[in-house]
Amino acid sequence: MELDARKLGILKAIIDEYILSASPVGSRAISKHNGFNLSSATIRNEMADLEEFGYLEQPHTSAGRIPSDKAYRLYVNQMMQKASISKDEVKLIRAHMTAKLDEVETVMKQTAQALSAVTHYTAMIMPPMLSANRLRHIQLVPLREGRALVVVVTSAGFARDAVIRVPEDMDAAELERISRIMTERFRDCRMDHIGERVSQEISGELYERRVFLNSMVETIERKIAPENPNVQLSGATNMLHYPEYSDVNKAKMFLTAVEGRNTLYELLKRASKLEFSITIGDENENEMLKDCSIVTATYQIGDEPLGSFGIIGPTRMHYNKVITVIDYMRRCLSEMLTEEIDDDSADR
Amino acid sequence: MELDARKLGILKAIIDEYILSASPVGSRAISKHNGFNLSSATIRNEMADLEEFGYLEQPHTSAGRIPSDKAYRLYVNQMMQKASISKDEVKLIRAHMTAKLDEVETVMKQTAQALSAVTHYTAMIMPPMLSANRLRHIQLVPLREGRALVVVVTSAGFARDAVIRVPEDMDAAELERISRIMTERFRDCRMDHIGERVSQEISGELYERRVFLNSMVETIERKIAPENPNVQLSGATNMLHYPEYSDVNKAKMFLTAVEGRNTLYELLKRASKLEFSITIGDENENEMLKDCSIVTATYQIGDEPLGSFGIIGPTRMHYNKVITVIDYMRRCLSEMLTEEIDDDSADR
DNA sequence: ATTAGCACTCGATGAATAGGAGTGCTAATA
DNA sequence: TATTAGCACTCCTATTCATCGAGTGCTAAT
Repeated sequence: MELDARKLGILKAIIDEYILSASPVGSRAISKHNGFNLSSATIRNEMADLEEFGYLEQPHTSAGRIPSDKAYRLYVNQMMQKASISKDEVKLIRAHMTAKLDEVETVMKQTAQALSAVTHYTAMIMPPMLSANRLRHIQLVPLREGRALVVVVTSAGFARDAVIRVPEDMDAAELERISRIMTERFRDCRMDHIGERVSQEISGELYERRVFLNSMVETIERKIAPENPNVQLSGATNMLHYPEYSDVNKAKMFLTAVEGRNTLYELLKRASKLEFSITIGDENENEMLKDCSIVTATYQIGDEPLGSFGIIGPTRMHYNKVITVIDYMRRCLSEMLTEEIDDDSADR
Repeated sequence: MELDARKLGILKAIIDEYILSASPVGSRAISKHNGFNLSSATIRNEMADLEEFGYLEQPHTSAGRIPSDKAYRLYVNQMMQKASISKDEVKLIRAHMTAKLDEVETVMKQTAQALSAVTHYTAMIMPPMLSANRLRHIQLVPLREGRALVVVVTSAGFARDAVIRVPEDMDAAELERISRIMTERFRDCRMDHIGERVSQEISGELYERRVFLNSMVETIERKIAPENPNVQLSGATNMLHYPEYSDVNKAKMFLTAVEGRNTLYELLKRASKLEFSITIGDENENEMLKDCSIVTATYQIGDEPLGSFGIIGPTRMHYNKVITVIDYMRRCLSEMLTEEIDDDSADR
């Protein structure tokens, strides 16, 4: 199972070549192109060994070899060299990232666009998950008879709102009073524990309003950590440029998998537990993405991880480039969100 | 240019057949299948005439005929019979439309999904454009040092919010006072005229806060009628099922056109001026959609048109079905939004 | 251990062919 | 005069077959 230096070198050369060309690479190409100073026959022998070890595959007898998922795994773990990010790419990213102060949604969208534009793969991003945030402020704003707007602000500075129904006999003054008491009493409570806390701790003057309070809290929790958060997707059609998807059925399968945003949400939720993750082909849980690779990272404010994002591409992916770009974007995004919240000097 | 009854009948038969089969229809098929009691030779003569008039086209000499865009236009204007909506379809739609009281975004998404699921084409929907709405209420909620949330409620009952920067020396009481004055003074002003009105009419005690007020109003206008509203798209991949798009390049073109949501926004914005519109093939402004047809409708609350939605499909489309479904959805959606706003008795 | 040489495999490419759906035209028919 | 049967013709589609060449595995020589 151990590969000596030469085998590694050959394998790397094959992978590099295949990533560029997308077609099986033969022994001759390797013996020529790189500085190995070995004949094609020797390369062939090595290739046969590499195939036996499971690093290479042959589409058919008289074709060259293509790397297996196992080979890509080895490649990203040990072999590939770091890529750097070019001036042009930075410029391209900056061009997309002209977010306005007040719109997280826009930041999400633009990040996804930048990412897909730079990598030419498909980008996805999950909006901030606020469950781990803490409550900072609740405000009830009367709208009209029987309706109010509830606004919740979290420790990371995000605001969410929802229209709720209120009892007919509840006037503006009482809404204001409830806002004050709730804010006071549940400040710094984790957002996903408010429901519990409220149903335990309602007492005193709030008791007679318990039905209303429970329904309000239920609404808040639903908005804060919705079941179907609005995962942004960008560049799904980029995949159609790659020969892997010149077959319409392959393309259909990929696009279908990706259109049902739930798939992506599941994927990104799982990914949000790790700072960085690379999933190659077969390693994917999702049957329909077994010939894709996925690279994800999490973004955060301060120390709090908020959500994750990443790209999907063919297993034959420019891993090093993608990793560099994603790492850069992760810093960009975290900075941007942090700035938006905390920084008071910079304008827009 | 005038077509007699028989020619019309034959043309209709051809269109109906082509919509089903997607392949050129020959004279024999028409003479057999329908109750014309005419030989294929007669049909052929008529077809030659119809071709001369521009209603039919021939892919090549020895193929059958396919309808031209002009023919489809005639078809939808005069010839097709109304379709009805089946129990199953209603059930399917209902299954998607389980919206929660507080989430317009969700209603949008689900409408799009229902529409694409029922028609098997691509559905799109534009969220409410509130420019024509009138202001009902402005509320500034203090968040923390130097930041506040501005909440705007419109006549149709929609709430929008944004985080804004406020002068350091502005306290909660003043925010409250400004809210009250603004609401009082600009109530019932059209949302897209507020900027103007404010910059003209700031006077008295508000004058010293004019910089702040202008920036606030600017933010409001941006959120109320954003340049890139979040057009929901659903079922783009449905198109890949149709033989029209078995060519990867065609598919790529369609998906690219549709992925840049601006295209769709333009399209829907234009459509929102009409209660109902059908655009066939060549009639499309957009070069990339010249072999698609688009059916749109507007939804509203009471009399105010809020936005529009529709489907995109191949020109060979089940027009009657689509029209029926869209009309049904239009009523559904308008009811749903109206209910969400006005109705107080129904639960969730 | 490496390499030159060679027979072999197998997909890709393209020409040749047959098949068939559909047409337009003509002449016969009601 | 309108309709139709009949027939030659067109042109797409599918299939077959041969050729080509990239690439392999194996063997024997270095």
